Amino acid sequence: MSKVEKNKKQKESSLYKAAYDLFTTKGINDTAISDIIKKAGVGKGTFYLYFKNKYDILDKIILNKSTHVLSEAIRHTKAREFKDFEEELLYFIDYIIEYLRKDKLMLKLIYKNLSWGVFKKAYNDYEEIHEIYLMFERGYEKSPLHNDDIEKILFIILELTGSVCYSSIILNEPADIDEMKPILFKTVKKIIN
Amino acid sequence: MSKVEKNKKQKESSLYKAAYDLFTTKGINDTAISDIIKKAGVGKGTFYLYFKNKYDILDKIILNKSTHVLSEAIRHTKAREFKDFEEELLYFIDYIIEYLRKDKLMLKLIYKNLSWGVFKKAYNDYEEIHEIYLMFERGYEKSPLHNDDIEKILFIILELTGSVCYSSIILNEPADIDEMKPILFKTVKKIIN
Amino acid sequence: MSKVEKNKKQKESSLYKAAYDLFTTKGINDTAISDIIKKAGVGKGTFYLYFKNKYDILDKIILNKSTHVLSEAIRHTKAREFKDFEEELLYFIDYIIEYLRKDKLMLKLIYKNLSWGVFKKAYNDYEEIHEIYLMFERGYEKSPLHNDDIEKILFIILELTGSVCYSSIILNEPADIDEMKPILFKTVKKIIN
Amino acid sequence: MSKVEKNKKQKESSLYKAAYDLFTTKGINDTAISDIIKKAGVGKGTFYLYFKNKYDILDKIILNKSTHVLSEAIRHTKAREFKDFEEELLYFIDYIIEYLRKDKLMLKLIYKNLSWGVFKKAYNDYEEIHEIYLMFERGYEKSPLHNDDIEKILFIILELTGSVCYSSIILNEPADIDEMKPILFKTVKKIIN
DNA sequence: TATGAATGAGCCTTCATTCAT
DNA sequence: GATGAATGAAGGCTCATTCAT
Repeated sequence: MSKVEKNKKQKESSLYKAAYDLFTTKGINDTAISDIIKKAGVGKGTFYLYFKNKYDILDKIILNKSTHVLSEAIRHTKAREFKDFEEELLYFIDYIIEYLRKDKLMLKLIYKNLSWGVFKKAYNDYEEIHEIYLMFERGYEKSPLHNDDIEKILFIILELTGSVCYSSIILNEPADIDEMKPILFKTVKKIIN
Repeated sequence: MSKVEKNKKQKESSLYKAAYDLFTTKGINDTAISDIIKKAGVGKGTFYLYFKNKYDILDKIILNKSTHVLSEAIRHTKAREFKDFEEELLYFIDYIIEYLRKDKLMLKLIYKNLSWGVFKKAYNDYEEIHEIYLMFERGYEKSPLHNDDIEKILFIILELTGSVCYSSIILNEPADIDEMKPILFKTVKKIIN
Repeated sequence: MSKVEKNKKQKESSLYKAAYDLFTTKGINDTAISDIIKKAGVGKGTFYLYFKNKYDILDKIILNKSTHVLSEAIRHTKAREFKDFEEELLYFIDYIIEYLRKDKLMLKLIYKNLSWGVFKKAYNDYEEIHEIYLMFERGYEKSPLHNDDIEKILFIILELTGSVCYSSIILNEPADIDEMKPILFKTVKKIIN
Repeated sequence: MSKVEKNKKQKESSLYKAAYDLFTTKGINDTAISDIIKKAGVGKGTFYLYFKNKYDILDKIILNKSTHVLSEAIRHTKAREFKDFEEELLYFIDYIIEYLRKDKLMLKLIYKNLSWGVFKKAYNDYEEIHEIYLMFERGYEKSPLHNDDIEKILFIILELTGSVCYSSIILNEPADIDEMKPILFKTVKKIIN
């Protein structure tokens, strides 16, 4: 990579970092582009060299971060052995929960802006995400379930996990995450059996 | 009600209506207070006589609308006879789904801004909502489940219903609502059994 | 006084009191008429029955308060015996200083809006103020000074007293009032001798 | 200075000039920022590039103008020879009076907003103002007076000068400045002797 | 007389975007 | 490529004043 290339990458990533920090701490509406460039230490025009507008950089951040959680979760899951699919899935979910609990600000940012569409995009752009599908397919391999239905169940479980995390970790509603976890796990077990 | 009193109610409700229409069609961020008052046909100062700012009226609209869906759903459910709790609950959920499918704009508005906190508030302010709890309590009356856990299951089912509706009705992801319904129903059945 | 008359006086004086409290605590610019009527507990239209606008009530308050300080000072001075004019004048000034020190908020309000014009008006409208002139005339009765010059010296001494009070009591500049008093007294003595 | 730099200075100073003209002719309360930028021929945003708000530019104008009067007065005083301190001080005061008489609008603006605090700031930021102190120190060098007391006397004389100018030049009260001058001079002479 | 709901002019302030350097 | 000064549209909000009751 040439010196110029390196410099460009550096500017871009300092913009990402600054935007992420501001979005999570001040909120999206209250973050102006001028805040971002000030924090990133670059000129105002520079922002527009890399991003179309605030929502452009926001979308990219959300995609990055969401993908990262999921790929970390599947990577750790794959590195272990489990006695069955249920155990494996619960480990996977628990990994996500613990990750989000440790990074509440990120949870707040991605959940309210996350959609299955984003997930689909991640699936196409990042190979690691395929593994999540594969895990489900293996889990259901002896079942007569159609592949499309497997996707729907995956969807339901991820939505449920996300909802519960957001509500319990951020709002403490209807109870904190430690109280919700057993219910969530029991629910997931029922869903896949 | 005096003439003045009637006039006030009229202004307030024309503001509500105008704001709701604009929020659902143009979006929250792109709706200015001046848009609202223009549509409502009142002076700018009048807006601030009734609401603190845009988010004040938004919150009130969301609370109203959400409460309305739920209370309509429970009202219709109570008007019927069912052979068991499962049948009753599925009817209740189906009512919500069909309601939201018919009013996509409202779904879009309330879902992304709805939280269990709003629901709790509705529970305290509107008596109809109590009936939802009562339905669940009756459904679980023979079960050894703790009341707190019943609340959590109710929460999970409502979140799931909301998530599935939003994603399938608005985004058609991962499939349209007609395809998702059977999966959702099967899931709910599993959860309560 | 009829009941109606009494009620009117009461409303007017509650407006005065409310306005004074707000002007002194929040400042003139930051006090709105709606603040005043809220505090006074009267309707908005009522304000306009008694005053033309904010500056109308302000002017009247300043005139009242300034006159009150001066007439109290002269009343107390007249109630005592002094060995000469110098002693009398210093007592008079000291009375004003101590009064203003005890009511900093009032000092702040009247000083920045006081002028010799206000004083002149007070002279015409309130008889007590005449006494201040008389004190000076007596003090200078053996001197060949023209009456007009006496007025100018009175003006100079009052301005000086006001300036020193404002600066030292409110701003602590260039020193606090206890440090400034001896200098002020020495100066006044020099001026009249 | 680069072209950009020069352009910036130009914008800033056109804002200063426009604001000063409006403050002095229309008054502070009746001058809106939009008036200022219209007169200055710059965009609204430009104002906020240079000043925080109306009072920011006002404070800076007052400081500039007050400093200017005083530094002009001391500069002219230093350029002459006097037989003693009294003559020197009266010349200095007279210079200020004549300056203010020629620029009534400025007098109106600065006097009601001037305070010893502003003067202190000017003393720290502008070297010329030190000379005023030095003149007083030289004047009192044979006297046993403490330095702090010298400052207080300087304060008193300046306040008195300001008060008299404002009242007589602007309000013609209690007499016009030509009538007040002899009294003021006599008073100052008494104060320093 | 007293009220207070309604108004809308007009203020301040922000901010995305441009473009000359 | 990088900059940041300049912009002005747009928005939020306040408040003196009116007038029907």
